[in-house]
Amino acid sequence: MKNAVVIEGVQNFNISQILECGQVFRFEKICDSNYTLIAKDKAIKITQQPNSTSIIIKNTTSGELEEIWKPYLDLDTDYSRITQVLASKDEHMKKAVEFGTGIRILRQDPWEMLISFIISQNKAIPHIKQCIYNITSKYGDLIEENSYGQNYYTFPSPEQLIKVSDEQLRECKVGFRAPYILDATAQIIEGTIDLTAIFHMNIEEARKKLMQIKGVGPKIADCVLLFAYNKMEVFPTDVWIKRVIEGYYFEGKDMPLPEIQKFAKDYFGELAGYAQQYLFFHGREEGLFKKEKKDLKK
DNA sequence: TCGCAGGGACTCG
DNA sequence: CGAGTCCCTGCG
Repeated sequence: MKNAVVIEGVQNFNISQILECGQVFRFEKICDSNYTLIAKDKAIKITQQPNSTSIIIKNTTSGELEEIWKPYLDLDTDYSRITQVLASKDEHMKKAVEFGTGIRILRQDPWEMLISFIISQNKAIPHIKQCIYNITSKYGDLIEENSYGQNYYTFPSPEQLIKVSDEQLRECKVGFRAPYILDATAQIIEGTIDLTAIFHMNIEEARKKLMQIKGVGPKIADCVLLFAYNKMEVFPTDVWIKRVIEGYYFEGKDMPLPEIQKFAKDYFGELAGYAQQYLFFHGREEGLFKKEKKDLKK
């Protein structure tokens, strides 16, 4: 029987921040304290009242909570230490950590992350979500119908996607990324890339392996490594985070990407991935550095 | 209205 | 290397 389970006394957990900080695309906001999340071939509802340490998960079991959701939600990681260390770095980090103190980095599926972040390139988040929904609704399996909004579907497996053509992918509005998705799928099916094996690789090996897929560069590889493989020392560097780092630590000067990466590695060390999420979420929600950029163009 | 940027990466020269 | 290009959408 599917039912509701409750988790009590969880610190550093804010479901809104966790889902809205840009690491995950398959969720729906019902209201501030109530979200639908599709993951692990299931659709669950997560409820958390403001400032509450109690979390209610609907449409699951206590068995699934232990086996699936605790690892997925990263509930066994001590975020009080992480937030403390990062907040003590400087005033910028302190603000960013305080702003997103309930963020946790989810442990998502490598295959789904790979395709999702290939789609993400040069797109805004709502558009990314739409493309992913299009693909799941056409080529995934129905999990549950939903009379209020979009139905819930599984993310199609490599075996399901290998049957899909370039043209069919373009109908999902992925545009020029269609051949990238085809290449990723083909390499998984052919076995030239083994997504499970990447769990056991070091960062450099893993990044190299992922980047042998067309359309996967350093940024997308790092996103997959951080959000699926839990390589916490990577620092995915997109235009936003680049702007934030330049503004905070380089007086707004334009810095080459390797310099930013080196700075993050030296300054944040093995917590770089967490730092990236706090900085990204804070920067985006506050609309930081948008004005500065416009001013520069004059 | 239209030009531009959006969690980039590839392809030329 | 640096610049231009890629599909599509929303925003000023």
